[in-house]
Amino acid sequence: MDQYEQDALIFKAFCDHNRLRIMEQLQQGEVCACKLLSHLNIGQPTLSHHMKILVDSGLVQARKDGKWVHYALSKEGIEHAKERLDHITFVHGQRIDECICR
Amino acid sequence: MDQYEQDALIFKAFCDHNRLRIMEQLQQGEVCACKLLSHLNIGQPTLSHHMKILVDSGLVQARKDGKWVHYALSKEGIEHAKERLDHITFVHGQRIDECICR
DNA sequence: TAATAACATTGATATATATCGATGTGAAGG
DNA sequence: CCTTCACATCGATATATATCAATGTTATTA
Repeated sequence: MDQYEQDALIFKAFCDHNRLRIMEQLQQGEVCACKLLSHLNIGQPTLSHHMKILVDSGLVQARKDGKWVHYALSKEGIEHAKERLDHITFVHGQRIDECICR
Repeated sequence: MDQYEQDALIFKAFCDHNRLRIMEQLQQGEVCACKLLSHLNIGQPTLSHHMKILVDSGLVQARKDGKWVHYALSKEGIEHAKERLDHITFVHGQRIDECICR
């Protein structure tokens, strides 16, 4: 997997409205899966699917506590996402294009 | 479409490796479609599809010039994407979760 | 104005993903 | 142990998306 596909993985985490709703809940601090679920109109397997994507992207960290799992935003993961966004969108030049087809 | 789905639209622009390669080319300034195409292993209709997604997301602006279309990163679109990322990932609290199932 | 060139649109297809019901797993309690 | 609870995984399905071949559209050129 090259850098482009790794970056795409990170941003895919932000591409689903339910995952954005999950991250909004996590802005308050740690939230367990059952509480996340109670604020969403999805089933428990679907939440589990989304949490796997979020954790795999590095944006969210999981803390297991007996039967429960508590999730929280990852400071490092978020910082990394911002760095990648900066990197991808940084303007190196303002060259006006001369079309190669001309 | 609510705010979550609007944000998802922006980040979907970053979710494909070919679109990331396109944006990398645009970091140098304006590039016309034919030049973008020459650096990618996709067909012309596929490029057109990706450019529509990028323009619709607001991240890229198009300038028509006769037969040609020149694309460039949009300063405003990029700034907006960064603001949305900041908003979505801003940590409001560090509350430790007390599970509602307990 | 007929031909060509650059890009967009359409229709089809294959892959990816969001979702759910059913089931598995691992921990806590009786 | 046996049950129950919280969460994960599996299998199936429906929708979304990336891609291409064919065709349409618009602007330049012969």
